[in-house]
Amino acid sequence: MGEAGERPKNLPVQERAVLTRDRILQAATEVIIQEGVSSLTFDKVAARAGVSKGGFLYHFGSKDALIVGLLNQVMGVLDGELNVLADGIDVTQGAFALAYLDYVREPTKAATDTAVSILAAAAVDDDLLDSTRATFQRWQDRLCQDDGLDETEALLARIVGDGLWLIDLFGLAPPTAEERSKVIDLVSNLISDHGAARDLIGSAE
Amino acid sequence: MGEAGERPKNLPVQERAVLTRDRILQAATEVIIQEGVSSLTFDKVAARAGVSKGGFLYHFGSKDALIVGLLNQVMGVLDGELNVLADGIDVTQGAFALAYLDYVREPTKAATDTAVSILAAAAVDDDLLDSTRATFQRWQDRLCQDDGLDETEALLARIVGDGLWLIDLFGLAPPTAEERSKVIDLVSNLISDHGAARDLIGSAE
DNA sequence: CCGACCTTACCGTCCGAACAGACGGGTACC
DNA sequence: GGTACCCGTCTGTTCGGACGGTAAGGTCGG
Repeated sequence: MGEAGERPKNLPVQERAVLTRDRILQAATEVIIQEGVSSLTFDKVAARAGVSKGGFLYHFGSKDALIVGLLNQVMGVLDGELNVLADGIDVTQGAFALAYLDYVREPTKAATDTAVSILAAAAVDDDLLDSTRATFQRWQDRLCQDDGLDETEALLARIVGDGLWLIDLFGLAPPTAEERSKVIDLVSNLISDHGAARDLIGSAE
Repeated sequence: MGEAGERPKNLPVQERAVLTRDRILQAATEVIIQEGVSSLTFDKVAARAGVSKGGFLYHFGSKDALIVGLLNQVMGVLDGELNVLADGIDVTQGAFALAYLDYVREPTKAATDTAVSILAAAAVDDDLLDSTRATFQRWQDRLCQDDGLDETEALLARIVGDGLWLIDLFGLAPPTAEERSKVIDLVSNLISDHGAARDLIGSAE
């Protein structure tokens, strides 16, 4: 288990700093995943990151700061990956919704990291999730407004997408890769061809 | 804050016991909801339940025991309410799925209590969720097997249902009552006449 | 007088946080 | 080029307090 032991000594000051910071963040997510939220302590994270407790506290002065750093990092990654995925989908509308669904086709590292970070934040202090909530609201806005999708279908896409990684987070009878793909296809088709979907709910156009 | 203060003195022994136990459980959920998971301590719960710390520990010998008791209570209630709701729906098949969706049309106390209990369990020790996971698996089995529903549609119903209360739990841009009702109607209709849903074009009835 | 139920008092541990420096590269000045 | 100094980075230690859990005793119905 010497994976996090050696620390580079001879590096420019700034680079060493940013590396240490990232190592701490990764160590924190590893601790949560492997040992649970209740084991997310300064000592555990510092030890796993190969840094002293004081060194840890230099980068994150409090537990709240650690959670915030975790959320910023992981939400940024997720937002970026969603964007490139949406750019790669060539449809007239609903690209972001399709990307949102496609992203959870199977559990990815970014999705898992995000999930456990949100869990940790909720466990430590609910208010830490405020900026995360704002990001989800932006995603929701983009799903229906920016993407020109029917409001209900846009919401359905997000509920299914979020539902899947949340089910994974708690392990509440998570579906197999095959099953989730079928569900995602079902919803994706519903969105792509939404003239038919409008008839199904019987709402006026 | 005298809401939990007075405690009945002159009652049969067993009744007093079960009352205290229930008061403790309710106090625990209240603490989680109002002060967060990190505030779920012996002292806080005992104080809110109007019982001494020792008295609390008589009923729940450890924090794990408290979480387990919380989960059992709340999952039992939820399971019962789902059953009566499903019995009240008169369709040839998919009654449980429709009930599962109808249940999250707006956030209920039972759903909220369950959510926060699961959150607390995940925060304290992941293994405590094992029996809860089994219950969710039973629900999933009933959704497709016992209910004679298409597997994919059954899974969709559960993902949407679970997705909604999980979104509520973390407050991740939760939809309004109107919006969620529309989504639930959309999925419900999809399920009700799934012959039409399969080719997405046929209009209902 | 017994057992269920509850109380007060207490203990050891762990954890978040503060702190006083050490190290070492960059920079300025001679 | 040497030397002195500064500051970003990091170390090891210490501390106060909260928290989970124990112990021992008391009350009351049966």
